[in-house]
Amino acid sequence: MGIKLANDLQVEAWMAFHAIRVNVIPPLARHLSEHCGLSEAEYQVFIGLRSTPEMELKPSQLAEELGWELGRLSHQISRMEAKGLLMRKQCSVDARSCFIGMTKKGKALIDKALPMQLKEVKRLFGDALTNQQMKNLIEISESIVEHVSRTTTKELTTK
Amino acid sequence: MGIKLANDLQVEAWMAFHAIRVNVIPPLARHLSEHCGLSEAEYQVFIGLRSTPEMELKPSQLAEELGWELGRLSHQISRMEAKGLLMRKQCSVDARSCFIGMTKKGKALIDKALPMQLKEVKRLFGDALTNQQMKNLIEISESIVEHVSRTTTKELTTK
DNA sequence: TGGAAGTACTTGAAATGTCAACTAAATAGG
DNA sequence: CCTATTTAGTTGACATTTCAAGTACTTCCA
Repeated sequence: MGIKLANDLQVEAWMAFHAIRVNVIPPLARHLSEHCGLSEAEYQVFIGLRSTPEMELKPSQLAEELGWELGRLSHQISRMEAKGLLMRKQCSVDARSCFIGMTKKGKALIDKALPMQLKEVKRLFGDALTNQQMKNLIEISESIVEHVSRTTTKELTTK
Repeated sequence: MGIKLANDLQVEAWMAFHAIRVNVIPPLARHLSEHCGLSEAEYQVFIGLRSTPEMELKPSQLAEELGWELGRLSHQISRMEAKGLLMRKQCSVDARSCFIGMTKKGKALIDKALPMQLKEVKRLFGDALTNQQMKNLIEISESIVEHVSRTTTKELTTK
């Protein structure tokens, strides 16, 4: 009863990961909204769009990039479109789809917010770690992403 | 424009952390709800309560433990109370507060769900990592948690 | 001891997220 | 081709989360 979940390195590692989340994500989100007037969701959408050279993506691509469901993204896009941050452009190749692009206003906002947020990420997260630790974390992440995609692909193939 | 956020180890490490989140959290949440009938939030509340020997906490303690705001927790408790998973007990020392405890039903549910979820955590997350990587991650987490709490405390003291 | 200030939690309304239809377009197979 | 199925995205109803008051108790201190 209580206290220790398990005395197991795998579970301890998971709890360690969880502890980072709990300590870092909420203050970062607070910083973002207080200093940049952006919600976490809005910020992520912008970052997702920036990850491509044209700064435009189809909803399905963007959803994949963010790990979101399409429905959620669609609502989010509509809200951001209503605020004048994003726009939907028609796609000539596939009329069911569209491209999401930033408006001038949206671009200006993320261009201001990004460096501020990166500074805060460094202050809160990066400055805590040695170069070696950061390299370790990157390696860990690669292992996990690879493992998950392999596992998931196998499942889909197997069924 | 686009593609690379920065060529900076600190930012790369942050993106690595983010990539773990995006790859692991959604499938784990899906597993939880499909196999145990619990939402992520409900599960976290139970885990939080289990972290103490008495399996009871005041809302403020639980909120702190989970990194949640009190308002959110209060709503969540009410919903879980309505489902018969939790109960509020009055606190004789401080009448503004209360203790959150699990009902028999709630306890049974988390006792069943926890090992299932841990198995999935291992499958998806733990199995991806070597022992050394897990130790590294634990060390990284400790550094960050310590750094954040130091930073945050300083802010509060300074103002 | 009594009221001013602070604390612990709850509440209601608005914003956001989830889920299951639904629409419209693309593709596949006879 | 033409209809049946699949795919891409949107929508609306409902659930959850956030945020700003609101309530009730405690603590402080004159």
